[in-house]
Amino acid sequence: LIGGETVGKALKGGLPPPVMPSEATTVEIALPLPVANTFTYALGEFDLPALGTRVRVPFGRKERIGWVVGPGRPGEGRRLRKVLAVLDPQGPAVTAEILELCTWIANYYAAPPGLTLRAALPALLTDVSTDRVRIVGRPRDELRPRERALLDAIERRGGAQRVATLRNLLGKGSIWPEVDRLVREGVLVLETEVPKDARPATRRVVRLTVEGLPLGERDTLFSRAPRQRDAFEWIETAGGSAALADLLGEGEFSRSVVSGLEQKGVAVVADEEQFRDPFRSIPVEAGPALVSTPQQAEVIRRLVSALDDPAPRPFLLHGITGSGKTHVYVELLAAVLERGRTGIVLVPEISLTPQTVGRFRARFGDRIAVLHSGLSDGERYDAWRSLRTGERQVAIGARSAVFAPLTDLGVIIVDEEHEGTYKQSEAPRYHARDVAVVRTRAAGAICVLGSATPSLESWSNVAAGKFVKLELTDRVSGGALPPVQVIDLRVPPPGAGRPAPPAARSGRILSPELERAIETRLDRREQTILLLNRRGYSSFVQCGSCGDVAPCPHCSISLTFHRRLKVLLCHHCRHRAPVPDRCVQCGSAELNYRGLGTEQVERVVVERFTDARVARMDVDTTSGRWTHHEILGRVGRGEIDILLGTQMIAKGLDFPNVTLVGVINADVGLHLPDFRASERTFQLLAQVAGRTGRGPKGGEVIVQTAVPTHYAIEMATRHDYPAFAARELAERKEPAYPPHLRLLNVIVSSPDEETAAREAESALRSARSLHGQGIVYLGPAPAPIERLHGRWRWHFLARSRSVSRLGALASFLAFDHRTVGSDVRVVVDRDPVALL
DNA sequence: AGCACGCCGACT
DNA sequence: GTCGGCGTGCTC
Repeated sequence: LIGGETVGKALKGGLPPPVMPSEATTVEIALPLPVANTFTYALGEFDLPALGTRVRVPFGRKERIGWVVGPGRPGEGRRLRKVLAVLDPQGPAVTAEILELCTWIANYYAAPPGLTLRAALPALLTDVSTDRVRIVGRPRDELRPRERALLDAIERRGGAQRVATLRNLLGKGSIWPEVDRLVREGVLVLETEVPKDARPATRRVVRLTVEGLPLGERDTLFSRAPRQRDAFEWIETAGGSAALADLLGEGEFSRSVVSGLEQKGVAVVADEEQFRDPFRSIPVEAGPALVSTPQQAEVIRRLVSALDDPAPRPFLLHGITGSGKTHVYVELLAAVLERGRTGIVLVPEISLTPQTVGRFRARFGDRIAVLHSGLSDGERYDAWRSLRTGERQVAIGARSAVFAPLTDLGVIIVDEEHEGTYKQSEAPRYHARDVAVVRTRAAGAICVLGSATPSLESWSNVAAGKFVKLELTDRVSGGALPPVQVIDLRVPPPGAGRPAPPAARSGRILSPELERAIETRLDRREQTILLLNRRGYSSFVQCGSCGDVAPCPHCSISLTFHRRLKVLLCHHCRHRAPVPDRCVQCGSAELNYRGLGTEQVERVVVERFTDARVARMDVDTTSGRWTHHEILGRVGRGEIDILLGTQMIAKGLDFPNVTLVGVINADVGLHLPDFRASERTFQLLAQVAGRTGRGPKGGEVIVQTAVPTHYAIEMATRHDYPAFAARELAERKEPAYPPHLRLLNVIVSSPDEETAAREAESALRSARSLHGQGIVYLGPAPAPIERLHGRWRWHFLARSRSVSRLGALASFLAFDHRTVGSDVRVVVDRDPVALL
């Protein structure tokens, strides 16, 4: 896709492009637009830059930044516009390795090449120009209404205004005709601000040039300069260097004191690039186990020896919860760094895994760059550049860290490789785990996919001999996995005089068994984790008389009642509606709150255990950047007795004092219309069960469910992943689903219901007639979530064992298929992780 | 994405 | 005869 066949081949062979740089007069540029093609520009005075170099080019009436992907394709002699500037004097922003990787992604996922490249780089490197207008004169002629409105808007806001802002303000399409006319009339001037080239932020830093100055020398050196001595020791305490601003501000030293230190030759003041890293303030915890168990040592040995293999196969590290996978990662990375190579650690959601990140930071300190979604553009750029220059050699982060610009890559570790968050939900819709496999294969690096509950894809890749399995079957603590007690929500509690109706039992939220277990923990000053994978207070509000349920007006799901906010909230589009006092359909005042959410569980728990310190963790309580750390910090310090939350509490937490895990209702999500529903339920239960029994005190798990005989629940309670995998693989044979074959999910959406249905059918018809060979189609049908964000959604599935045939189909649907009708969108999702 | 062009119905 | 809304196709 990028620059045609020749570029791909040239890259693979590491050969120069087929045209000698000096001869080339045109260049092929990928621009960050949702289009399949690249654009040809004249080079003018410039030599052909290296592939991956950023250039500034005119595009339409704007300037944009694009990437050189090859010499220009011979055109038909049409006039080409000229490259305005070649950026990246210190070398291309996109290395040959990353360019090749992006080419693969763009091809495989049928994604626009420019959007793929943009996804691989920090935003600061892809900014476009902005246009501003300012009033400089009075209009002579009569103004049209829209011109009048434009001038009023500028006057009201004062000064220079961005054209894009003004367009949004006025609504209704482009305002360029008006701007152009007013500029010609001399009423406005137009200023185009060129994209700012990302310059590293610098700050003045004072650094001491001597270390451990003896007391006697100190006395003589500073005998008549007590302030200089104070400043010297202030900087010493700060670790040998300090920001000049801090010294003058917090330290309240004057500039002349600093000059005095410079004069004496004990300190230098210099501009230093500034690295701002919010993870710095998070306390670094030393790892609990510094000595490997024999099992860990064997796994580490096998991984390290694979570093010498020129073409190692990817490893699947199947280690039960608490078996010390992180320790293996840390030791492996240490070995990689020792050999002068570099590494990437991918985690599903970095803000949820502060403990894991802490372990890496404790071991690798300044050699590691933490890529976090909370980073500002500047911080992200700083981190990226530190990796590009080799100043830091390890990147840790979510999905996009797979693009970390490291040279001589030794390893990519994908922690919790089964997690769906590795799939990007917008173009390019790549799966970071699969991209990691591709990147390591090309780089001759090793790939380690770790999980206690591997994806069935990886599991079957082991069976097929594509991956190598390594196992950790013992917990580091020496303890066994915690025993799991299943509470059948359909059966009345033991000791009840007569059988209670099922509702009475499920209506209790906490079974007597779970209540007693929590009580015991409170008595023993131990901690409890309660999981309910559904937030809010109750899932929906149902009329007791006509049965009507209040739906979201934009999506086809029911609104969730949030008690604290006193609103009904759509969990997809965040639509808010007031809580009704009577049914909108029949007017009945008898409204029932059905379905259970974390908020309601919190209320019940707080009322039942009045002395307990309870914290709730879900997206409603953790909107702030660092709220996760704050809540988890309190759990770690023993300030919380009961931690209640959604799936975000199931991952990566390691607190030895947690001796009880209660699952309020294991069935949430089990009955979703998605072929991975069972797999996800098993994973969630297995993961949350693993949060306990990590210390000498042991642990216990209580799972409440209405389907205790379902294999996902049964095998999770037995901690038997291989048995689950075998059963689930059999379940997916007929009808066939991944990993037995590959899937393409095609979603056609439109604000109009009939248009969505008609266009889905028409897309499927073209697909069948042009790509019928070796592909089995299913559908079209309304998507499981039929309406989302005010759009009607229809979808169909294409299933095939042929990677190349599905690729051709994906590319056809994404770029060549024409739709008819208003605002129709076609999304092509290759290897989808969810069909909703 | 963002824009222009051209078609069509509605209003002067 | 003119305006504006919307569908379509191009941007190098």
